[in-house]
Amino acid sequence: MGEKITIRDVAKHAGVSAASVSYVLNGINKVSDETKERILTAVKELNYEPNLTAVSLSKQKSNMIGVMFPLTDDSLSTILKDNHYYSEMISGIEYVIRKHGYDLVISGASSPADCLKWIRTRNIDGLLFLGAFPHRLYEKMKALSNPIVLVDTYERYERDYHHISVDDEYGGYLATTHLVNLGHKEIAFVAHHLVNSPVDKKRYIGYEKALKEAGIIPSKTFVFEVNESSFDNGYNLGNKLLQDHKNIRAVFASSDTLALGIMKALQEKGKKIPQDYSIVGFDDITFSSYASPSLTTIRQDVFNKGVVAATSVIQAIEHRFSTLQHVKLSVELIIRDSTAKRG
Amino acid sequence: MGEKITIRDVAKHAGVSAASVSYVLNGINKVSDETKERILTAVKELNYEPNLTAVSLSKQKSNMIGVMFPLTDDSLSTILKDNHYYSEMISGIEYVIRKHGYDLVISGASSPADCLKWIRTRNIDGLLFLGAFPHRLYEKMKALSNPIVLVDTYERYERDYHHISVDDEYGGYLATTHLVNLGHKEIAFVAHHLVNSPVDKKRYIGYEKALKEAGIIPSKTFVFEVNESSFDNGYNLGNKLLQDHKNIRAVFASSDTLALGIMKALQEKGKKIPQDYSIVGFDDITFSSYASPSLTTIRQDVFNKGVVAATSVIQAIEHRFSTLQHVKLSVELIIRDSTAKRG
DNA sequence: AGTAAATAGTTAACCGTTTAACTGGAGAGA
DNA sequence: TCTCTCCAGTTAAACGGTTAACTATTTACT
Repeated sequence: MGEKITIRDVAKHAGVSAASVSYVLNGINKVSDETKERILTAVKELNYEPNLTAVSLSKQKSNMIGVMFPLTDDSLSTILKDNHYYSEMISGIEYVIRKHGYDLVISGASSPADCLKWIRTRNIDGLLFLGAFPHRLYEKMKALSNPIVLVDTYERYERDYHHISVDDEYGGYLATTHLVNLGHKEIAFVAHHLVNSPVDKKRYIGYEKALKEAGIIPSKTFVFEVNESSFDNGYNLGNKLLQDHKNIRAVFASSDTLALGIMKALQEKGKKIPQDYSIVGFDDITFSSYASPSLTTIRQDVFNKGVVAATSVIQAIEHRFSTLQHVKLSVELIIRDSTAKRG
Repeated sequence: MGEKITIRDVAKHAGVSAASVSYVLNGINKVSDETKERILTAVKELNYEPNLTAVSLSKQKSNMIGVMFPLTDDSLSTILKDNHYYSEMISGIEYVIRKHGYDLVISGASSPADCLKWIRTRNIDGLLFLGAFPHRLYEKMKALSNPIVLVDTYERYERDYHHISVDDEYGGYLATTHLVNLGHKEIAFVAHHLVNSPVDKKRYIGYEKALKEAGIIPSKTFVFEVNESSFDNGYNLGNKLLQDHKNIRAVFASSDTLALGIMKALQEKGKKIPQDYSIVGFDDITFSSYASPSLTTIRQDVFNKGVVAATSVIQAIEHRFSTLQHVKLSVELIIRDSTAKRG
């Protein structure tokens, strides 16, 4: 079945050499219009499709772009779970990549060594790193000549790689200022990990700045870390706040997921939102507008982030762009029903 | 930089032929222990990594598995949006695939022709189809020798392909029976599209069966279709119910996403859930337990579904068995706070 | 001792393209 | 007429592996 037809079959059928067929198919002007015509009809008649594996080997270019996720445990589940964020990003990336004739290969990074190996052995043309990885991975990656685009990661690597992010600091500032303007003073900041998550760190800086501007002295007793950005962690933290931190009346959570978990815990214990607590999230995932009450949050356009990241990597691959791209996308405060004037 | 070392470099360094190196690396017992040792140290010393593109070309096997999403419009966004479902599935698939040394290539299906082309030209070893595609795609796919696993799709193709699904019919039955047992008689069924979505059709059959068993005559006036399973569509439908179908007191929605959208609309108009309306969803996405009230739903283990699907395709590729696999995974009724006895 | 079989290698063709280098002929310029 | 360039092709060597077929020793068996 499926007698695979090769470029030589086409060549024979058109009465030329394989090279001529290749030249025509690659748009290299080395063949007369007349034979070009003959070759193209042969291609049509035989229904020829070039074998991309062979092309990859020959051209030393795979037309594949890799997407790396940080693996916290053995499967992607932990980070993808509850995370509409990544789906949306993948959508944006896939959209651009397909349009440009590339394929998208995804992988969770196991070890830095495996990761490097993967890129080299597969001839991956370019790479997108989504999120934060161990530092030594970034160090090792410098050895690669393939373009790499980092999405949401440590600023310290900006001079080595392309970098796409949103204005996390300003987002933190907007969220906090909103709460301050509503009269809140005891504002908790809840995030994943201030050291391991560069994004959270930036949001914290915005938070701190807003407080200072309002004459409030930031205190570590208002800062809470959880080990993963999930509903469950938010929920547990909500309960903790109720028990041990009764002075807190407002929460800025570094993700909507956390915010919604917190909200759930508070509501379960009979607290009214926004009357008793004001809550702000970050990301504007779809569910945030459908929660009760709907969640005030900082919106970022994640699909677009994926588009920009993918576009960058393709430009770098194709134009051999030498300059590094650093894009910082804007964010927006979306005021809904989870925040209100301090009672 | 990066002088790529080839198998011939290793051979030279170990004082043997390239073939011997290849035999050792492929575990073919054709080399003495002594030279094997020499070859392996040479591999280590030179830090040799086989070029997978070359391996693919030579072995006519890419070690890549493709995942196809149905494209409703031009980007994956529409189907991935609001759909924690696919993330979770991808997690399961990736988990298995990586463990077996395969890579995961994802693509939205544009045209059937493109899809076929993709598989052939890339030498994709096996394929996973997530969801329902145009019928002619399935017809065309039969021409391929590569194993294909369908997840959640038309039963009529079960004799041509491997097939993984959950017991949608029983899920529909469980959900509806639960509502019936609570005293409900006016139970709406809300789904994507009963013809285009085979999954929804099965759930409908379960719904119908439960009604009949309870002596309730199913009526088309209780069946509602939306053109996409999203929060927004649920929300709009919720408003429609309030306006035009005041007799309805219970809703079984074919996805949690729809259910939560409906719930939001009802709540916004001052309706109490579960006092005024009982609502059941399907899928048990994470949100469902964090919504207010938490959503009664039919749980399916999507991660596991991905695991099973990926395992099937790999087994088929590696010829562990030739018979088609048809797996139907179980579902479970999760009773939460969105359903109550009819008042 | 003579033949068969097993062992441990090597050689070279092959997978399906690309592309540098070569070829032969036509047209241009002196 | 002779060279030079251009044109329209072809040839063959890559790309980096795999593997069937072959060779040359040993070992085993009658």
